[in-house]
Amino acid sequence: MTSILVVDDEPQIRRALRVNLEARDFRVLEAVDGESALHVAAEQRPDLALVDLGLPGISGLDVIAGIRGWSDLPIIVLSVRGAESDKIEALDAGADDYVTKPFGMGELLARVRAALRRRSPDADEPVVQTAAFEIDLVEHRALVDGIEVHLTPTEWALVGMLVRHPGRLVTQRHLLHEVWGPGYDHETNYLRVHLANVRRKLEPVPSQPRYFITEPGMGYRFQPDAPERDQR
Amino acid sequence: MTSILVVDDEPQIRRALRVNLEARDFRVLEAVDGESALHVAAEQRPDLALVDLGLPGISGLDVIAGIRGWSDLPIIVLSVRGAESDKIEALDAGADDYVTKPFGMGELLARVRAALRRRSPDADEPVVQTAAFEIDLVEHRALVDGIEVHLTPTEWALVGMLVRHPGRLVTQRHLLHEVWGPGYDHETNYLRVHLANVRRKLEPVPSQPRYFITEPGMGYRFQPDAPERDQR
DNA sequence: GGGCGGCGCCAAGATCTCGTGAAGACGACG
DNA sequence: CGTCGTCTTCACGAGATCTTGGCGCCGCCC
Repeated sequence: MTSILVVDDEPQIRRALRVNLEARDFRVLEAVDGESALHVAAEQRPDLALVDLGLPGISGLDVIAGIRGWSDLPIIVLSVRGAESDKIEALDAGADDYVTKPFGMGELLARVRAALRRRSPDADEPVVQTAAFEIDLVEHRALVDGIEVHLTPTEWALVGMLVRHPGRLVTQRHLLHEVWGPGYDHETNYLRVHLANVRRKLEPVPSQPRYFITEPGMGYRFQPDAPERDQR
Repeated sequence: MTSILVVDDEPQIRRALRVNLEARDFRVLEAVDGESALHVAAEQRPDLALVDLGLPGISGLDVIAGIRGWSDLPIIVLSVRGAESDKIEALDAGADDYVTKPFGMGELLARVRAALRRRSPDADEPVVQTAAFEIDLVEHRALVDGIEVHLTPTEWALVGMLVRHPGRLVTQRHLLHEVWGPGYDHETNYLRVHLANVRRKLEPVPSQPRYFITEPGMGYRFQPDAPERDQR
């Protein structure tokens, strides 16, 4: 599901946005200041961000610049300041759109749709490559030794969740929640079965997993084989 | 050089835009009405379009829809009408941004820069050719073995969506959204039926699709001929 | 050492999805 | 008013996918 990060220090604004966005079937993440905004953005990888300029602490402009450092995700600025210089500054900092408060919810949603529509070709982290296989999250392709391998929808969902956070542990609960939805928190069977299928298709030696590591009792982890010390 | 199409019936506006854009080293194309706008756009392939909504003859909305039929180029709407409904309509028709007149030139230029920045990297190739057929998205022509085949509007929309992103999986939801509009997310019936019709017309062996591949549970993919698949 | 919980693996059955044909609905046009 | 092209709707068989239950293994704790 498409997720949207809302960064604003006023609870009413956040609430209004959350209600309207969730009514359109978006998943809403929230942040109250710049610091947590950057953290949540890096952590959750939303598909779009709505950023207020008047934040306490780190300014909205810094948030934009911070996100642009590692992602192309669409950023729409919300601001009470309507001066042209403010708009130019924000847009040139990397924002995709600029809406002055107060704004019409309908218009904002239309701008969100427009921004998301354009997002497709340059989603972040397009291809993940290892010595054994290559996964293209944009085109939805998986190559093993150069030949294409077919993954089922569930397998894609699992692989995507893991591969999007290289090296990091993803808990069982989190996987179940994202792939099967709420209410499946204890169906760890599913994970075992489908992970086995994934491994059978991608791992060089399925019985001795090298890339899709299981952390007993916790969850699973995608272990890339190029030891880059860059841990984000 | 980056070229920008300006569509407006008022000479002063055109002149003002031309002067300012050329000062920033853009090449400026002009059109005074919808018809010539579509013609120039197809002919010259600008990198961005600034479109006035209040045009004589074909409306600005139709210009947007017409361009969107074969190209993803960024479109920024300029309009005296500031009502929210106007904005929503234009954005949902495919525009990327909406600026109400009168506007600050600095802001407009910043929005132009923002729109160009996020332009998709893969250049639009408006005619797609395979060993079996040839599709001209501009002229709305489809040739199979050299003879023309008729595609219905829905089929054009589907083929366009798929063919514009060669090799990439296009989600069912995405297709339904773009072709039938929001609210048809679960009508996968439509896709099955119309895809079958497309295949019957374009595929050499409709029962064994080679170009319009279905990814069960997820969507469809246009698979171009792979003359050589090197490992990049 | 024995019990126990978590994991990998398997395979049958249930379920979902796709392609297909065909019939009805709808609107444009003469 | 009839015709035609197009889109919608429905039902069915075939195949892919997911679920479910069971089995054995291993490590850990009592």
